[in-house]
Amino acid sequence: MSARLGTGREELLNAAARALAEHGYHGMSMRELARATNRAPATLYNYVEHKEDLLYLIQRDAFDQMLARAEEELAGVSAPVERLRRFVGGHVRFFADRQYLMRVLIHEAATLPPERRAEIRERKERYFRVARGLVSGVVQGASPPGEVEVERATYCLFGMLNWTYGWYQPSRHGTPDELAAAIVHMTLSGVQGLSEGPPPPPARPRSNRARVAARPGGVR
Amino acid sequence: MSARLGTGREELLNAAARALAEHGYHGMSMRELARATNRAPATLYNYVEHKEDLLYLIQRDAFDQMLARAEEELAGVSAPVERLRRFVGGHVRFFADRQYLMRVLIHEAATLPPERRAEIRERKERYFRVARGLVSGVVQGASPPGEVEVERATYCLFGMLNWTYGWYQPSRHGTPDELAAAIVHMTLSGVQGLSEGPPPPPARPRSNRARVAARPGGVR
DNA sequence: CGACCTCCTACGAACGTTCGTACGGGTTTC
DNA sequence: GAAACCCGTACGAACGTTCGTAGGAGGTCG
Repeated sequence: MSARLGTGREELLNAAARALAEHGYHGMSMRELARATNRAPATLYNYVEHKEDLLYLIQRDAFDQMLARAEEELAGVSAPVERLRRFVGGHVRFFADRQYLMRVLIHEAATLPPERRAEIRERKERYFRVARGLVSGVVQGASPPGEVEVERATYCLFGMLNWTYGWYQPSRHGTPDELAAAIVHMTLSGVQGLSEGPPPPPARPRSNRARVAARPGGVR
Repeated sequence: MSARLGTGREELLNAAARALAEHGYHGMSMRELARATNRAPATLYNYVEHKEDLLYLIQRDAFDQMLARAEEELAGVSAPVERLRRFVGGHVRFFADRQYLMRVLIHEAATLPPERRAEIRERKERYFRVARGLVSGVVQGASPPGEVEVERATYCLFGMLNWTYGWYQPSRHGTPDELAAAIVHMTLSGVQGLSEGPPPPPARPRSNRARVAARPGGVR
């Protein structure tokens, strides 16, 4: 028999997340999940009471981790742009090797019954508010910036961030840090000056010449 | 009995799209769809051979319509920024009252068996290439812009566009045209000058001075 | 005019399969 | 010896789908 990864419940949740990402909640059967974890179907019920619990726990844990991460990333940082950079970086790195998890969060956001869904949504909104605060601190123009504009811009940011689960491959599109930098750049300045490349370090303003030479870019 | 909407198959596909959006492919049963369309389960098989056909036809028709629309929008327009504007406007307007359809396209992109999936993907890639061409025409900086950067920026654009299915409500976030303008603005210039509001008319090119003055240059 | 044929749409009943899960009891680990 | 883990078996419900049949609209032909 093949070895188990992780221990007990943790391993189960992990395997479940992958199966959920692949087939969706209703497309994943407990039998199949049992096979994938080398157990009999009945055994799964030693870890959870219902199939639904799997989805619930996966989603809850994910948002809790995201919130904790964001807090860490932002601790002690006060410069608005740098705060945005940290947040985006943390988010991208977190999901870079967890695209399956992002997929579950998105595709199964409406699967849980109302009460549990609300519990998840509350966490999600907390996360959203953090991001909105950061975007608000970085918007430029007439002041104060309109609420609607900030809201839209924040959703745009999340669109860029979360859509990555469907396309991003480090081997083709750069490291997670590069991706994060590109999204930050896009958020701040759009496609202007894009091909000068996103700055990897917190960035002292450097010579543009050198960077262009060092980049993989141009026409391959 | 409640009146039927549309005729025969067309009505069925429409109802199916809504049901698919709500429950997902595996979560939607033929029995439920039959109830929703005031028919007996067996009757559905006068319109399609298999449940799968519903999803296939819905996705195929959707992309065909999107491609046709894009072609129309771009016909005879040559200014790069205006072309982007048209494309985005067309996309946003198309999905503004079809959010359920966007959801189906996204959530069930991997549901069909390989052959049919490939058929859909081919159309999707055609659509993507159109967008990439537009983005490429609008990127600023060292020339030529790197392939990877353009690719990433295009995905970012689609992220902003498609993510809307989960949050956009005209009553809260402005008309579809306003949303489209906001996304174009975001794509071109990021959050700079955002709260001046998106320009409702095609927009006189404003004095560059004014824009530069509004830029975040100083903000680290 | 009626007789006949062809489509399209509709239905109830049933088929074989798979679903989530309950139960009772076994084995391993500290 | 408790706690953690595992299993074979069973069950009712729901699944996608098939079958045989029926009503009615439209066309053609005598």
